[in-house]
Amino acid sequence: MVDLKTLIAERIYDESLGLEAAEIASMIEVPQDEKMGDFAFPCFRLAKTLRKAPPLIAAEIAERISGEECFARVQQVNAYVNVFIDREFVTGELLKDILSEGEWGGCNDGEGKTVVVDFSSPNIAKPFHIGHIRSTVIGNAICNLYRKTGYNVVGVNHLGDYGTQFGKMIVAYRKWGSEEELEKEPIKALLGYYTKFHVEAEKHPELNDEARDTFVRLENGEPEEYALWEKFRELSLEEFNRVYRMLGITFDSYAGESFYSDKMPAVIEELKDKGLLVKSEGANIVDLDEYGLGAALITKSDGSSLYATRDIATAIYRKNHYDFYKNIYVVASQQNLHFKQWKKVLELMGYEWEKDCIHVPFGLVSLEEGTMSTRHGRVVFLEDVLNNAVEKTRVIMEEKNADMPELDEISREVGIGAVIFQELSNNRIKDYVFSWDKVLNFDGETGPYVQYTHARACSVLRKAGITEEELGASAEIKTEYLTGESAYALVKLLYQIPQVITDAAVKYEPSILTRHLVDVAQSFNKFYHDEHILVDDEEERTAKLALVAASKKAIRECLAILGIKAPERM
RNA sequence: GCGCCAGUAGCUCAGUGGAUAGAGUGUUUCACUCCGAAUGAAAAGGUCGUGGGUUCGAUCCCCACCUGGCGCACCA
Repeated sequence: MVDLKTLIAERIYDESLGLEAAEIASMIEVPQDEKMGDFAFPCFRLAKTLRKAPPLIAAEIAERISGEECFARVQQVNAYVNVFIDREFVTGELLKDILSEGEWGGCNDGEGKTVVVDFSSPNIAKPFHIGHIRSTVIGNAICNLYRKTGYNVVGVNHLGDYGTQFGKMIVAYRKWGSEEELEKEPIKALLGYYTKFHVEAEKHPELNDEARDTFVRLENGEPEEYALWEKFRELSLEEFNRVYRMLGITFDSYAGESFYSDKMPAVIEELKDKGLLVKSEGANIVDLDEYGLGAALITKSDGSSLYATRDIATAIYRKNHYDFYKNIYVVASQQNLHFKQWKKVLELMGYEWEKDCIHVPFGLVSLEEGTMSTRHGRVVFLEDVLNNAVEKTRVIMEEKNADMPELDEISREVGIGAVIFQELSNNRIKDYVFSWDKVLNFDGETGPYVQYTHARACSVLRKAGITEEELGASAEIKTEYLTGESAYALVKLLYQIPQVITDAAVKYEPSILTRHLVDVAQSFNKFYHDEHILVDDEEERTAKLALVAASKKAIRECLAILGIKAPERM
């Protein structure tokens, strides 16, 4: 599809303006009031170079470029050149493009480049709660955005499956655990052992030594400890996978912390060789004071390694293994400092690809009662949220559409879609307070609203007895039937989608797409109300159905990027 | 104390160096004999946290302050 801003900029361009066409394109804006045109070019900045009043400049430009065939009208209002694009031209371009075969909305920016996305990454043996939804769902959407823009994407679940906590867990399991308990509800059981260990260790500090020894045995690969650890990991992963299956999320790699455990000594050696490691209070650090980043702890005073060390090893491994174009970490904003330190250390180590490592932070989820705390019982499990949303959908559907054959499947798609959509609606950096009322609200700017719009479009096509493919193949669409206000407003929003997808990918911000999708749905519903689609005149009906089919396809493809299904009825 | 982030309608949030700052929700109305009412339309609702500065123009950029969140060495 032609980029309309570029097209206009090329027409406006003139040597005397002292601006490149690309600069002009970046200055072109979309007026808030559509009566002011589809695009506007403000001339304030030109006043200095041309030594003329802005309205005068605008008038001259408007005069010069009007009459171009793809412009319906060009007018000067104050300092602006307002351009009205020929509606039939835009509509024709859009329908041709969107209804051709295959996917739509992507581009090939990323051809031959690999993007690694580290997301979800829960700790083994801890419950998967509502706080985990953010990294999981945002990360998945970012993966899809990059796939759509042509990149080869590797989604990594960097499991928290290592550390002294496993020494504690093994000790606790041996003392108070049982196999039946563990098999029945692994996470609950493991969490119980872990909590009990801490209670007991208060009274019997020697337990901590035992745990440390046990972890050392695990690190040395002692068969008994290793087998237990492996079992804990496997059982936990099974539970996580239940949630991932509900969300429809998969990973390309589960290489977690344990995977890098043997790669850390080399990192420590390297830091030593490069003269970056400094002894401080018995520990080894990299001093980042001069950069205002304090000290990065590399090894504890007992010699064992830490988070930062593992992340350095991980980055080096990923560079060598994937030769990434970008290495993205979807991790809470609480870890901003950690990631700044980590990037600085990589830079000091001489790795210029450090600039391709990107921390994508997001805000905190809390509960009305306060911040989440598993130990204090202040926790909402993600699985419960999803199940409740599905259940609520089922109740609504039974009221509205009792005879629906695929009730179960559709309830799942809509209920879970509602939760995902909600999560991807706001800027990821914002903190929010979890609220049942909010996730279970299906009116207004919600996932079910968008899905409903899609189902409605499907319903019209069904009634008309025509498919998307047939409309795509039909020889000619008479775009003159699609020039009404609401039809054209919808066309414009659909036209912007590829650009919106690219923008969302570049900014690592799925909410940009979510918001736009709501606009598309609103615009479609307005079109649906304003105009009768299934009219008798065949040419008019076909043209309108083509726009319906295009909307349907666009909504489906965008929902897919967000990780949400688009049922044909609901 | 220092650093980072946020502050926009009653509530939840978009937005942008430019024309009259927008949605949803809630409130009050209206529209199903009509392609799906999980919908659409209308009304009402604003000191864009405060004060300076830069600019032809600032809600947006810079500085200070206020409020809230997060972080600041042996957890991750």
